[in-house]
Amino acid sequence: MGKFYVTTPIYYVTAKPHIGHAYTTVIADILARWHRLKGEKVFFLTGTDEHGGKVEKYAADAGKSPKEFVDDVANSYKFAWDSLNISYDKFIRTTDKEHEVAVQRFANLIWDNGDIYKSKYEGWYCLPDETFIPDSEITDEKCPYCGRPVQRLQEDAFFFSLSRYREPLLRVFDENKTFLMPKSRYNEILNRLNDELKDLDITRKSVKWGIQFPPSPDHTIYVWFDALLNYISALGWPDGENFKEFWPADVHVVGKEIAWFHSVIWPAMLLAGDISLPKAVLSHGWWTVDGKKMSKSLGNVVDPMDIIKRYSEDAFRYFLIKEKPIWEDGDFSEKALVSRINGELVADLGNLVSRVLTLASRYKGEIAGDIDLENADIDKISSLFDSFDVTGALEEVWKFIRSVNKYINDKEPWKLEGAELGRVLNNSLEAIRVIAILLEPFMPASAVKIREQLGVRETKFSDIKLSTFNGSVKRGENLFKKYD
RNA sequence: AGCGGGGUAGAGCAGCCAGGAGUGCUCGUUGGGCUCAUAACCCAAAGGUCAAUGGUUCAAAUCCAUUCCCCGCUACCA
Repeated sequence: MGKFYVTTPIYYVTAKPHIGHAYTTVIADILARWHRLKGEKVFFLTGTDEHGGKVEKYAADAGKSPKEFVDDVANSYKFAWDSLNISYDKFIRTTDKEHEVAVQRFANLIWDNGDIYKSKYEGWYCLPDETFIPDSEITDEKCPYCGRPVQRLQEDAFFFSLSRYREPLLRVFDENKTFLMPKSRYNEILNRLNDELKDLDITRKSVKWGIQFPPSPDHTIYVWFDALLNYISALGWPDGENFKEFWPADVHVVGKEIAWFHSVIWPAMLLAGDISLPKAVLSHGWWTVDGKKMSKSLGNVVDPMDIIKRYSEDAFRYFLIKEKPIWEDGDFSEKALVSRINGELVADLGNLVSRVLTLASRYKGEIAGDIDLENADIDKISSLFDSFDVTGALEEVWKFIRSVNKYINDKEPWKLEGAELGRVLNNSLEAIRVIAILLEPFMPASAVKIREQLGVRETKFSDIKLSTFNGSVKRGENLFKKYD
């Protein structure tokens, strides 16, 4: 029996959950559920990234202590993931004691290995806010938070010798062509890797809300260095049972903007600590909203909770996966969401279940007979999942749903009776049973509803085969509601 | 500026790497079938100078060159 370890990034607590977080998490959830369906041992990790100067600042603005602030935000993520039916096995927070201990242990380890050295960090500093601001956020030498002028300052800092790992990383990219997906992103990162690699400052003297850097306790550890280690600290590195069983990760699901951290910095850290590398980094595209980039200033940030409330968690999950290939960018709009609900969830799937269950509930004879409906292409779906193409896999499931609708039209069961009707119903009901299993990773709540109406319980991989129906049909409410 | 992605029927895409009649998918439009079903499902049709120009070739959406337009990334936004 295989194992499967899948992660999302841990989300930075300065933002509430939005469509982007939901997207990454849903992709990881679908992969986790698929592998569980196959009978593998699965560990699915998500969580929150809670340290750093920005968090201090946000907490102060909210009139809270950093701890109160991060507790609140972590809860809002947990609530969102529960609402979206996310089947995570562990929710890690970087303020967890186990995590902090592991990070310090790791820092000590590579310090002892000689991969950390002392130097100077130079950056833009906002005096009133007492914080360094990343270059990328500075415009006109003004602080993005308070708008006051920033100045160039230096402080002592410790550096991770990232540059030392350029050659080994190039070898990783060369030996594993799917180390970073999609291919276009792989090429992009490889290109940058061919240039030069600067060492990375991994401590901040000016930030108090962080993990102490053991070799120099007046420094705290840079949030990214801290955050990336969650993938092993959550498993109890170095001695935990989970670490032995699940590491290396099968896939880190990330957004395209942090592909660099996961395919370069993180592997370099692992190499420095003499820890094996993850097998793959899956870097997905972004959502725009109504054709525009999502941003706080535009006020077009999509709140998953709002969408779930007004539609349903499954409609939202379905849309996120079906609307665009995961590698590409795509656009979210309620118009497109409603169109997919009405045109696909209601018309294809919901209606199929509805028409078959009506026919079946009127029929009193035996439901049995030869299978003359072509099975779903499980091999194709499996191989699509193996290459993490969840959109393609869902499309393949949908092809099967359409083929069943066609089968019913061709067979005209409403004109049949007796054994012949029993046979067509057997094919149709079996098909719906199989569809419920195949949809389990994508729309778990709907899969349960379908099984309830069919009166069956199977969810095993080996049950994805048309056979003889042995449930007891109980026609229920429509699966999906139509919207105007 | 550098790097990357894209421009294919009214809309959104696939096809391009390994050239072979514009092939395909979803939605929309039009016509038909069916009446079990959430006015749903099934079938058919109309609709494209494959961004532009030049080149290679018996043959180019596909390969090469140049140009135009859109978008993204560039190191703490999924």
